[in-house]
Amino acid sequence: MTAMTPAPTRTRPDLSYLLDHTSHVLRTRMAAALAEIGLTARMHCVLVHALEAERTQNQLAEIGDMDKTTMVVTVDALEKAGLAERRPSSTDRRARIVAVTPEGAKVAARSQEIVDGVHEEALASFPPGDREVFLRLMNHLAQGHLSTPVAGPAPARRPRQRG
Amino acid sequence: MTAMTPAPTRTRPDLSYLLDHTSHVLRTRMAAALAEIGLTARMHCVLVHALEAERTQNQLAEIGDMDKTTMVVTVDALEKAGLAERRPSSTDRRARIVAVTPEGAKVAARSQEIVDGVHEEALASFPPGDREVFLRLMNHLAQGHLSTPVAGPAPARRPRQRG
DNA sequence: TATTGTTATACTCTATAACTATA
DNA sequence: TATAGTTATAGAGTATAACAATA
Repeated sequence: MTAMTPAPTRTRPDLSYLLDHTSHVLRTRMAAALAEIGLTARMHCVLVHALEAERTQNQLAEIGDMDKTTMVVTVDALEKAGLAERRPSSTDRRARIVAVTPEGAKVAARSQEIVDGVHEEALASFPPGDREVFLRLMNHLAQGHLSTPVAGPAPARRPRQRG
Repeated sequence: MTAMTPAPTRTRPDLSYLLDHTSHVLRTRMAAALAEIGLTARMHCVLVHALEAERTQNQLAEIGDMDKTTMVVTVDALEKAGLAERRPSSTDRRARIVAVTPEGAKVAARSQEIVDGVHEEALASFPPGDREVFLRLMNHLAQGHLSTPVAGPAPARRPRQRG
């Protein structure tokens, strides 16, 4: 499922395995923790950024690096849960502002605690100084050579079947 | 597509973003680099471990943490490319040994160079001492609290439609 | 003409279920 | 009965295409 080898026999350190494995495990922990209050990671992400400022679906999609169609279903879920509402933008009648409800704001505060807690727990085993060092080095990597993905080839798709 | 926030406004360090983003970017680079010699990461993984010892599909699936059905298509791809062959096991007539061809061995050597090179490149920007520190801390994380995924709920599926 | 949000749907990936042949 | 490998296919996730309203 994760695809890169656990590599007991590898000679070089296997960065792919280290990053894939840790990010995968953290993701499962995060999903499980957020599921307890009925959220997905995406819902949390949208909720938090919609709370910071008046933002359209488009803007939130860009921030969270999602497709606009993914944003539609995410906002649908937030609306159905009563955590956010679509409001027409006052400046652009095509656009919809994602407005967080009072209940949504409460849930966002709680979900942020959960997210921080899961991160906390993951880093807890580091001895005092190592934690800061680790985060500093991870940031260096994320902002350096591993900042921008290389684009895969566009998949090429048949035109839609009418129905 | 990656789902966790880039978070310029977040107060706590966002470990989810750091791990998701870096692993995602590294994966795209690895896929692009291996694609140049016609391999996927999975094909490389199977090739390398099949070369180390006589191994069945089942054993290789466990090592690479893949489903056995995923292994079938991976070995199909290796066979079609002339890099490996299925040979009956001498001890268990149900099992198939994945035997790497001479061409497959050459490709495996090359793909291992590619993998190491991509890792090398990613770590290259670290100043001398930091690289070892980083790998040590990543290993600590991967073997510690982020070693085992929590199981999501089983999806529950309809019986197969006969056809 | 271009863009926002929407619906419908195609595609990829992965894993379950069912099957065959062995054990 | 249980297991290795296979086939068929269900389902999740995601992105493209087409469309309606508006810019």
